Amino acid sequence: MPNYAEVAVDAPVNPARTPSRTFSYRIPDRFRIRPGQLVWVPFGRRTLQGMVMALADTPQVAETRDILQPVEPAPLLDANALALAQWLSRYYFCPLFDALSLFLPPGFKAHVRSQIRPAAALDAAANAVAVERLKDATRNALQTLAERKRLSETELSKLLGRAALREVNRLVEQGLIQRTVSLPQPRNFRYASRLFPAHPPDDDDTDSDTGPPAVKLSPRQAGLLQAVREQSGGYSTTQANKEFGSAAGKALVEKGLLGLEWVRQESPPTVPPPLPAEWADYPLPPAAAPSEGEITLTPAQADALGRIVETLDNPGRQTRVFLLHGVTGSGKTEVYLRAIRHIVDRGQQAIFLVPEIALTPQTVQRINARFPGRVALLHSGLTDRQKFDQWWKIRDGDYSVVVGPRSALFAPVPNLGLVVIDEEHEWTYKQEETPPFYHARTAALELTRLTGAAVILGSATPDIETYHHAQNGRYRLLVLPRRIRPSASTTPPPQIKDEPAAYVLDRVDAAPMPRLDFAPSAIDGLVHPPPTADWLTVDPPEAALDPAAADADGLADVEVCDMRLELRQGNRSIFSRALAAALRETVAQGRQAILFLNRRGSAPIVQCRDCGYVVSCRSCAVALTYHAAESRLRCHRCNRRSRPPTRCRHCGGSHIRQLGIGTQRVVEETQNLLPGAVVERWDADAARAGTGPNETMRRLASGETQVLVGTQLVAKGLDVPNVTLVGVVLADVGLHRPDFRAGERAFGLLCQVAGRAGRGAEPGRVIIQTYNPDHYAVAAAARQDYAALYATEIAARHQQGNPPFNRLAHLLYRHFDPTACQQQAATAARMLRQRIRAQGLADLQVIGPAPGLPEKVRGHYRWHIILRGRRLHAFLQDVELPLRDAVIDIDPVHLL
DNA sequence: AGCACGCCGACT
DNA sequence: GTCGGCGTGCTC
Repeated sequence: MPNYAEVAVDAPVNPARTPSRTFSYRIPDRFRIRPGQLVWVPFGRRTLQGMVMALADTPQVAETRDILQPVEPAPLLDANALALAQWLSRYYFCPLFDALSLFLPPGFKAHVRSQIRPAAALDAAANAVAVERLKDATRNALQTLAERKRLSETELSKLLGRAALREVNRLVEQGLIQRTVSLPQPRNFRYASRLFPAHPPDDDDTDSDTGPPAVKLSPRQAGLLQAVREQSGGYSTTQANKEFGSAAGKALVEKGLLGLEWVRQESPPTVPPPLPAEWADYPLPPAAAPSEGEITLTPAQADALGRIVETLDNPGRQTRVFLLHGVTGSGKTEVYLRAIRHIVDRGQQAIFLVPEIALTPQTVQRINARFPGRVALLHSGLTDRQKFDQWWKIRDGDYSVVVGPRSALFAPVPNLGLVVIDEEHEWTYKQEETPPFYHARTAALELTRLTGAAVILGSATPDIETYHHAQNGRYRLLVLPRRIRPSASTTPPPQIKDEPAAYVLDRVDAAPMPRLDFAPSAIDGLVHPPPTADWLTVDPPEAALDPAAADADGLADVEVCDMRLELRQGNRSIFSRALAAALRETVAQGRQAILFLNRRGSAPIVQCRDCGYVVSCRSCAVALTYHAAESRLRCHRCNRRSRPPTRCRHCGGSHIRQLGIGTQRVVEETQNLLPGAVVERWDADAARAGTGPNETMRRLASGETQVLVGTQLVAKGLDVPNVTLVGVVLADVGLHRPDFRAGERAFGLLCQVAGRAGRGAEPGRVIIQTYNPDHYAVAAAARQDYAALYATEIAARHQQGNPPFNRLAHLLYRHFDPTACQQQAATAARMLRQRIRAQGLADLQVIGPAPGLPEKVRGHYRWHIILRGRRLHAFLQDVELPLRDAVIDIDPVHLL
């Protein structure tokens, strides 16, 4: 039996060098420790939690310390979880314990609690001198401590002010205060705590004057003590709290008269987990979910399912990742459900990821209806207790399907068979707030490699990178080309072409790279359309969605409205004549309209209103942003600065303006246009102001609101049959965010917005206003033509050396001092460039440093560097990354 | 995180 | 000469 454990400690070990470092601890004979167990270990002066990653016969170092105690008697994580955490830590350069935390049930992570009490010496006259010499703040703090008898160390530290910890330690050394450290029990609802009479303390304490004085008990304490002594087998703390108050039990435990033990609860109480609050006022009742027998698959669905099932049944099959590409209503969900059924029938479980659970009630209802009582729904509205119960029930195999946001990927399913990622292009799958900055899709791929489970990625507008991998065989492309309608059977969908016979997993990496030209170049000029390199042949997407067929299936009619023309003809309003007329008509007919404003994350960009030209960087192919303070344009990629032009570089016109309209302005103008109409605003500001989405949704669903003006929020999840008009007030803002994914993003958003119109029997109408009607993303969105978008986009990515042809890493420096921030970033960039030169790595670039956008967040200035290259990860693992005051984001989705 | 080691300014 | 500032690095 190995005597040592390799432990991932909950300490910020330098992630740049050794992200998944473990420490060796000896396992005391009295414990049986296995990998996956959470343990308390001594680390330096502190006591921390750690995860046992592996057992070992020999430690890494000669001198080891002992594991103090397991947090739980049995392992919490299985081998797959440990392996995936290790992988995440190495891939995303985050401390191993941070990665492990993703997998832990709520209430387990904890830190030692340190309590401070006045030592007996504090009162002694001998110490009067010592007390006299203390700083005022310290003396006052001790005074408070004397009055309150007990403080947590954090409370005392607050009283002490600066350098509190030093001071506390000094006081402990001087014997003025006493520190007791306790290992907190996990907030473990599976266990009940019980009180027992304590053993009488050993009589080895001869120093009588420091010993506790004769114990005085309050009536409640005395009562409780009596009760506990009279009952054998322990006294439930819940009951004790009820009868004697929680203070009594605590006091008795602290006085050493009672002991506390944790007893496994036989049957965890089952509380039916609530549904997300957002669903309460959802306009539509749950769709009547037809059962499996009532649905006949279309040939396309049957074909897709057949290929998935074949892979599920054939563990040796190399390509276990599918991209299911089909417009809304083409029947993706039914394919997911049948695939899940297949693995559930043989006793496995599925994980079903959705971008935002609050906005996808229909999908969840359908899953729930198909697997009644077997679906665990994870969402942010659950309390810790509920999450905890779900965690254990999932682990016990009580559920067949786990539905939730990206974090649901880490649910402890015992035998994973399938991961479904619905709307895989959504960026909510990337974690951006707290490390690890993982992408659920990337993590799912690794999980698949570990478990052999299959993955289905589904989307109407796949991520360009995903589609590229499907094109070259890394994933298998499955297409559902048409909307399903009752009449669908009369027009059979086109046959899907045979897939290539063989797949090579690493074809992307093995493909020869064209030389990339990064000199200031042809990119100058119009940002749109991205230059198509004619020497690069882009295969037309195989079995692509046919826009004509989609059109015939009753998708909304999309018009693009050229705002340059409106201006030329004297219309200075924010509404084109077409949109104004359509709004009047819609409201007059008693129908509803949504006006969509693409504004979030928008930067102040400068555009010519005569021709639509957006002033962009000569070397970076991104739009410049206007900085009012210095009256200069600035590139947030390369930091180049320039004067705003007075005349358009493209057409010579002089109508060069900063772009952007607020929701407020749109509401006002709508009211002017439609006097008396009920116009409501729904954006992040309004949401914060208190008009919650429930109320907004309810008013829209009831028909009360005639025109809803909103930002990104309205693009998703609103399904109101009476909404027949959707207007995109100005598509340009989103088109020209200084980010190479702006086009893709705008396309997806416009398609989604267009989908909001005509959900009912009436055909919908969509009007997109823009100064750039020829922009490829607008044009493609108007035709709902993913193939066209992809062809243009992938060519641009290739030409500019962006993903999927290169990999990216984003280094963000943050510092309260602007100069220090810039200097750190500059030093880092210099160092990285030097290393790249030294290693002769021609294909790696360091872009920047440049100021972040926004430049300052919560008092911290931001500078960033982008690293780009095909073999980027090998390089990153090699160098010691300069991560002081910085964070690194691997495969970033936002570059600002 | 917390502490130790280490190298430069204002004091007994 | 020393006390102590916080930069840097380590904790099995």
